Amino acid sequence: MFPLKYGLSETVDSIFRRAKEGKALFVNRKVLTPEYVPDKLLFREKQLNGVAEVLAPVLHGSKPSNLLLYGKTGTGKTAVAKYVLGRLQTETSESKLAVSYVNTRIAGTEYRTLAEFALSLGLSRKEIPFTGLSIGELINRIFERIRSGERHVIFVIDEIDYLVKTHGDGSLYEFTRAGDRIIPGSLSLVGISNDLKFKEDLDPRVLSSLGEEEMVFPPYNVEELKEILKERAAIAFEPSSFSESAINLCAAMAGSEHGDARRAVDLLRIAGEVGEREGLQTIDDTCVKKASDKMEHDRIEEAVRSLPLQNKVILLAVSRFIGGTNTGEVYLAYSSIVKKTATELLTQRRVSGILAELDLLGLVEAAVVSKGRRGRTKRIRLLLEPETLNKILGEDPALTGLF
DNA sequence: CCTCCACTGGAAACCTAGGCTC
DNA sequence: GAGCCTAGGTTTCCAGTGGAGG
Repeated sequence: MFPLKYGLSETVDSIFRRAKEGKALFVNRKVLTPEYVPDKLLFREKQLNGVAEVLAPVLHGSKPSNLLLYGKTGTGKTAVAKYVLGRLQTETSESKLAVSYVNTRIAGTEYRTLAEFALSLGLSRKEIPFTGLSIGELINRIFERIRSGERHVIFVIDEIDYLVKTHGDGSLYEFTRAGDRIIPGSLSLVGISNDLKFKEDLDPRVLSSLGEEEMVFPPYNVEELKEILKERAAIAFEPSSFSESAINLCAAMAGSEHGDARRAVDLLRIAGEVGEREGLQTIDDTCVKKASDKMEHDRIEEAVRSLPLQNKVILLAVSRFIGGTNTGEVYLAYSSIVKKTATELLTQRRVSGILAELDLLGLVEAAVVSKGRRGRTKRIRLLLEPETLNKILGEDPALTGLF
C-alpha cells in the first residue's frame, strides 16, 4: 500500500478508524433531504384533497382550473404539488397528459423559466437556444407544441412571486389567455407562492384567471414538526440512535422561525452527520446545536464564494472598517482597492445598489440613516468574520494579489 | 421652524454577448 | 450581412429626503 510519508496520514487514518469503529447512524439518509417526497404527508390532508379535486378533471380529458398555492417556506406546498402530480401521472399512463415543474428562482429569469418549461414538453435544445429568441416566440413554440400534441399540460410554477416581482406578469398573461390558440390541447397553471401579498403585483385579469382556485398552507406548529421529524427519523436512522430531545430541539428551533419543515428536516440530517462524524452512539442536543451553527456558516461561505468579482471587492472594502461605516467611505476604499486589480471602477450609484444586494444576502447590514445636517447615507456593517472573508476571497485568483 | 447635507433610489438609456429572420 | 430581438449589468441623470444644527 502507500507508505506513510506524510504526517497528515495519521489524521486521515484516525478519521477512517473512527468512521469504522463508530456506528453508522444513518440507514437511509435520502429521507432527510429536501428532494424527498414522503409516502404520506402529515397534517396536509385538506390541501392534498383540495389539489387533487382541482386537477382531477384532467383524468377525463377536460382542462382543470388554474390553481394558486400560498404559504411560507417549508409549509409543504411543493411537496403537496409534487405528490399529487406524481399520483396523477401514474393514473394516466397515456401520453395525453404532460406535467412540468419549474422553480423560477432557480431558473433565474423569465426566459430560462419558459425555456425549461419548453424543454420539459419535449422541445429540443436546438429549438430552444440559450438566448436569441424573443419571449413571444418562445411562447408561440410552446403553444404550438401543446396544440399539435393535443395534450393536457399542467405547468407548476414554483416561487411564482419571484417571477412576477423580477420580470412582471407578461408571460403569465399570455398563458392565462392561451385558450383557443392551443385547442385541442389545454394548459393549466399551478402557481406556488411564498409571498401572500404577491397578488397585488398582478394584472387583475391575470389574477382572476390564475386564482380560479386558491389554497392556503398554514405553518406547522412545533407539535406537528415533532411528528413529522419522528416519522422521518424512524426511517432515516438506526433504531435508538437518536434522542427524543434532539428531535424536539430540531422542531423547536425550526418552529420558532416560522414552522419551516424544510429547515427542521435539514437540521436533523446535519445533526445526524455531525453525530456520525464524531463517532457518537446517539444524536443528542449538542449535535443539533452544532448543526445549526454549521448551516449558518455554510450558507454564508457559499454566498460569498458565489458572488461576482465586483461584489467581492466591495465586501472587502467594507471589511476594512471595523465597527461600521457609510457608503461614501466604502466607495473611497473600494476605489483604491480596484486600482490594484484588473477590474473596472463602478460608479457610486452602482456600489450603493450592490451594498443593498449584499444586505439582502445577509452578508452586510446596510440600514439607511439620517445624520441630520451631515446628510443621509447607509450605515454599513460587515456581518461575518473578517478572517472568514479573507480566507474565501483569497481563493479567488483575481484577488490573490491583495492578501 | 427652516436649511441643507450626503446620499438614496427610481427611471431611462447604454453596452455586451448571444441569436433570430430574411 | 443587415436589422431585429433578448438578458443582465451598468451608467447617467435627478428629484427626493430625515433630521441635527442653526
